[in-house]
Amino acid sequence: MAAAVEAAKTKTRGSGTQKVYETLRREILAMELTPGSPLDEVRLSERFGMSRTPVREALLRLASDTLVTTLPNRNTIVSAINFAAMPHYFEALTLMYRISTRGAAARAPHDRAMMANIRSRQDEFVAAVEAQDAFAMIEANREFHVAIAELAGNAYYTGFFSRLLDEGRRILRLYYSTFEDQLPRQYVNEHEDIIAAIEAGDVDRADRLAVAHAGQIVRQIQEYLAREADQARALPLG
Amino acid sequence: MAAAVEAAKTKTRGSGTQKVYETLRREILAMELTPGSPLDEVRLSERFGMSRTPVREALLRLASDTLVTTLPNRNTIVSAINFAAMPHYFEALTLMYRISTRGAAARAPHDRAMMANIRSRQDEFVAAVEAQDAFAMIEANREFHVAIAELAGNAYYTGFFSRLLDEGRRILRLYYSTFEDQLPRQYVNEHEDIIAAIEAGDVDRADRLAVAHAGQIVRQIQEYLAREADQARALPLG
DNA sequence: TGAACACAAATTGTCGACAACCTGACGGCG
DNA sequence: CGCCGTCAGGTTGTCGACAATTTGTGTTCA
Repeated sequence: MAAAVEAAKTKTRGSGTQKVYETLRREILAMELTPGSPLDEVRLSERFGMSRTPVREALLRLASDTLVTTLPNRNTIVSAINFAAMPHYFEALTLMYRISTRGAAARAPHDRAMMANIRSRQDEFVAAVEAQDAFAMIEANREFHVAIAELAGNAYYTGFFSRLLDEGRRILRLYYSTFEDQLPRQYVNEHEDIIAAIEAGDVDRADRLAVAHAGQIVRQIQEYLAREADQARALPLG
Repeated sequence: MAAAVEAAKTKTRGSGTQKVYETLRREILAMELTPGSPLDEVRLSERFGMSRTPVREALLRLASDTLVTTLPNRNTIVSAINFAAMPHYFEALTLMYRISTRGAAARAPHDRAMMANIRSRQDEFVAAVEAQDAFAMIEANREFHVAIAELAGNAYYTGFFSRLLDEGRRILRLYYSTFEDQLPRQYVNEHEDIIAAIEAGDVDRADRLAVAHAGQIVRQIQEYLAREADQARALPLG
């Protein structure tokens, strides 16, 4: 493992923390850093070619995102995925799908400008699906739904929804890594339907589509988890 | 203003950041530090009798709570209260009142233990009301509703709700500081009704009470804001 | 008089070093 | 053989100092 210095020459003043934060965040969400992995401050500072201070600040920000867990006076580790809380997660996610989609449909007639943003996010999503790039697809999916929430216009909802979608990215990463075929084309169509409902300002239809979309995702992931559990039970021990 | 060293002799290792964080957080929420006040790292470090490092970490945590805003390469200030976003705030708050109260009513029959927690929070709320202690009352109100959310059992909702209630504490502080009489006895009764509905496991009634309770608070604060605006308009200029 | 430039003061971002604390291994004792 | 205390290694929490950047002031010139 080549622990080389990754830092570029461009070291503008406030960007040390930012760089570490964004890099680690991406690696955690992409599951390159598996849950439980220790994050050593001095090793990270060596890797990024900077002092421990900006590394520490980045870890603090990640901790407030609940992406890492700091054991006091010990090391900090990548947070575990809480499978027990999964039903609660899906419940909250479904609610925010509904809230944001409803809100967007209600505001769409008064704010056509942001529709373009949603459209381009959807285009990115389609491109990622066709490229079979799981990470890009998950990211584009997040941006798509955040764009809808932003059209809805309630910053409190948008912030909460963003956090939820980020937390879910690790689960989705597990899920999508199992089959690399063209399955999620279904989601593309559902996204298109949602866009149409929002554009038409049809709140009720947008709501129904959001429920269906969330239910679809939840069901697929739960089936995936059930398969995993079956495999674990069938594991020959010794 | 005696900027004396407040730190006690007890300096257990990890408690420097914690102390600064909790103290500043309390002072911000109590509006002792008014929005826009500059928070100078070296002045804070002198006040708390410690280095700039733990102060910095406390400010970072406060920033992730959106209680302070850091201007890059400049100082950090106490975040402004976003009056423009107030309707959105009330909308989110109402939703979380409903979600948590419904969830608590649904789970109450299966988990009687946590009802005692809610009860004692309500007792603290009553005590604060009778003592006419606005700060204690606001804090007890927050704990009361968080306890309900904890009974509901969805940690994602509880976290979001807690953040909302904290953000609202500053507005409530403004609101309650205008009349120091026995007004909020009404809220005591509404809390009692909510407890009864939860205890009875009556989800629909709990929901209706939550809507009414939220509507009550929202209306009172909006009336207060309207009065403020009138005063501002009636201000003789020069 | 007013505007642009340069400089000084103050504040933050970063660094390297030290001290406190936890973990695990080793050895002594029952 | 097992348990407990001691000690060494390593990691974090804190410190003081330096460098980069911004802000405000003063000076000069048109």
